[in-house]
Amino acid sequence: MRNRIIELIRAVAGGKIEFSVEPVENPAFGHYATNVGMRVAALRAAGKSPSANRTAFEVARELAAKIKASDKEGFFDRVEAAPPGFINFWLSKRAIQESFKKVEESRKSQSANRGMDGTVVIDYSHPNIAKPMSVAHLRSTIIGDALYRIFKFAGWETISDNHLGDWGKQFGVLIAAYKEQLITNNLKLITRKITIEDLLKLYVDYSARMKTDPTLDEQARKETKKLQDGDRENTKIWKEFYEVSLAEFKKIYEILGVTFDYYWGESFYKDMLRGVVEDALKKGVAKESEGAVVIPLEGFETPFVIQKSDEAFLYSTTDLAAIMHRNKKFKPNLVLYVVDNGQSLHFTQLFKAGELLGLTRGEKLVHVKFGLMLGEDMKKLSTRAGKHIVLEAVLDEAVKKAHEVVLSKRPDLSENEREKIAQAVGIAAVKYNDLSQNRQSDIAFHWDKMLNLEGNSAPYLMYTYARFASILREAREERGERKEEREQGIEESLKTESEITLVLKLIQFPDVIQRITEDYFPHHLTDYLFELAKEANSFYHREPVLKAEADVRTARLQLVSRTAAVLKTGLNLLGIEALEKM
RNA sequence: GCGCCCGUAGUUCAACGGAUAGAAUGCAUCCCUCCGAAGGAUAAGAUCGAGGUUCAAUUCCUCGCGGGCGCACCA
Repeated sequence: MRNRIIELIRAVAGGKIEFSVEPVENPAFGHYATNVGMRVAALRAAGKSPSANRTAFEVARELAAKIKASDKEGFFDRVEAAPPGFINFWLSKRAIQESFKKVEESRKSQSANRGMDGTVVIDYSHPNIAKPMSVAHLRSTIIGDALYRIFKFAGWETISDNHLGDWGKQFGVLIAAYKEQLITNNLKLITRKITIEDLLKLYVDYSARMKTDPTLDEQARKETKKLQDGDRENTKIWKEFYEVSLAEFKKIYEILGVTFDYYWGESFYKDMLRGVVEDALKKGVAKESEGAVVIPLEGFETPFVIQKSDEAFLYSTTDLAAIMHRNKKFKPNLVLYVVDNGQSLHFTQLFKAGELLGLTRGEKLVHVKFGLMLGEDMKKLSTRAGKHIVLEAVLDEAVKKAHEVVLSKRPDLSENEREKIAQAVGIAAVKYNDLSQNRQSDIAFHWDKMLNLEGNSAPYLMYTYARFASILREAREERGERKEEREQGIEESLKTESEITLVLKLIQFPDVIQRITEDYFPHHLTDYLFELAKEANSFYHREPVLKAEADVRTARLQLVSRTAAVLKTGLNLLGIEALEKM
């Protein structure tokens, strides 16, 4: 709908003006409003007229009249100027009906034209091998997954890549620690299969001692280098650690319902690293400095190091290789790195270095940064400091709490059903809690908030859906849903205030999706769905559906059906399952 | 010292330069003889400070104050 209005305004106001078109809350100002009058006036005044205020209103009146005159299809009931220079639009019933139909149709045509808008590679989750996934990894995983689903839904060719941290110095640390254990004869470790908890313990203990004992650090560096040089023993150890960790991660991804097209971790690029450095030197972009190879960058105090003085490589080298490789393989228009804000310097430098080296063909590289997950004390949850909240424990706790609630609310269901519901609700609550916040702010980890099942939460949306699904189910059972009923208009359900606000909210759905593909903020969708659910519940309490008179009943059933469909689609885009019963 | 992010009801969060700053959760009051009360309805409660740009500033700029996170050979 919004796009349609933008087109109409462009047609009468000229193509170059920047203006906004937004749905409005206050019914006194119509359904949609634009500030184009003020923008045009400001442009015309351009420095001279001090009384642009008055002109803006006149401009708006002039444009409003033109738009109304050009509206041959009867899209608007009213188009009116309002001071200081807004134009307000009242949609006609016909326009509302048409947009209402399009909410579903646009989805179908979008998937038919996959790739028309472009190709996007999304890099997210990237946990570090050998550490259990912590709540800190949750944000990248969930935000990335939501973006992946949303871009795909919007019609983009979409590729997800899990850039696992599986190749750096942490492996040097682990291998050194492991070998040390073998020497000191810790039989436990060699007689049974190593677990991810063992790895975490090895890593934490060794790192702690490394701080005070430089010889241990030296040892870790050596092992890193040996691994990168293809040392047989180290590669074998690496492989074992890698597999143990990956299996563990996949378990969590399964619980979360997250999938990846590729698991191209850092190790995937190991054979390209030397080439990257040589190429950078050859192009004169990189140079030697203090024994290391660096790319000096204008405006930065510190250069971008791509090879250490002991000739080992770093994640910067890997990231450059990844830019190159993704470019060749996918020819993307857009690459999103869903990584926490602490890395912002790294990515600014990385993108600059990539540009200097000519590794891209003009695709947009974006650091989709997000705030850190902090402890309740607002301090960083650092693995080394032992403040590691294991993600799996949080998920378990959430499911447990959801189970208590289901048990008290639905004693009529079987235990099997209740468990399934608790699983879905618990996971959904955790995801929603994260996705519903502006990703750029830091968020503090609060158990009670993480496990919130009321108010602005996933269960609220799921409940609303389940309730509407239940109406539809009963409608089918009572009289049988006839196809011709669905084809009828919804005019009969555009009579009361709560019906109209609900429909108007419904038709905003495509605009919300579009916006996220432009600014990469998934919380627009949670906001929208929450508002939609509120309108839906309000409607539910005010207007009977099944008990309404025949015509009204049919129309309202369509409204219910479409609302349920949008809620379900929206929840799915957030990676949340919409249950039919809960 | 430099860089990135943040500062909005008691608390946790919205507001793409627009009209009366929205929610959720505490708290208070009402609603299950009516399609599911994980719900609905009502009430109280907020923009860190000082300048500036603009017809219009929570939003943009400058300077303070406060919080978080980073600043070549960890990732």
